[in-house]
Amino acid sequence: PMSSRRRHMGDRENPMPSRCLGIFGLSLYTTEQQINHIFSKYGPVEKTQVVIDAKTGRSRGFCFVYFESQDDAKVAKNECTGMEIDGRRIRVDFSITQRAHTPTPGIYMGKPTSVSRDNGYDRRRDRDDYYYRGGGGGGGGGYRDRDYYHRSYRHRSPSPHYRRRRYERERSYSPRIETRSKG
DNA sequence: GTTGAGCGTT
Repeated sequence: PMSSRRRHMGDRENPMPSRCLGIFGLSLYTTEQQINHIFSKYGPVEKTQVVIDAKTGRSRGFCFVYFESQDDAKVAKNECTGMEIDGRRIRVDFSITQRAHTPTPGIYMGKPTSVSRDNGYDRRRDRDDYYYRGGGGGGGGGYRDRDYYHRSYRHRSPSPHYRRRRYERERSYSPRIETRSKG
């Protein structure tokens, strides 16, 4: 049960109204221009940002649209939720995060609260408070928290659909009858 | 055009 004084704060299921809409479930190939074109019909849009995966350079399948007016954002949210773009059914909600996160440096940036005798290094902080370093070593960005790290695509197992397709491709490997000619 | 679930980099 949620206490009533928290009613106005909003949460993930019921974000509080905002000028910023989060658009989820996008095709990886849907562009900011497309999104902008669609959402501008409901009012002036300040900017549209498709979130790009830093490692792959591809869309992460969601974006944020900043309306100038919160009222326009509200209308757009209602009108666009469930609409299909590039074959994907999109979900539209008020953004819960108000801005882009500041980049995570991959190292602990805070002050130590206690110091161990031997090397000035507190293990409790190592476990709980350090920014989590992305695996794979080598300078790649770190992650703010483990939760995000473990949700990231590197750690997801392939979907059943994808596994089956790979299996079938290898299974049905046959001698080349003909290859599509290159011209 | 690797899928799917998913709230963010410069």
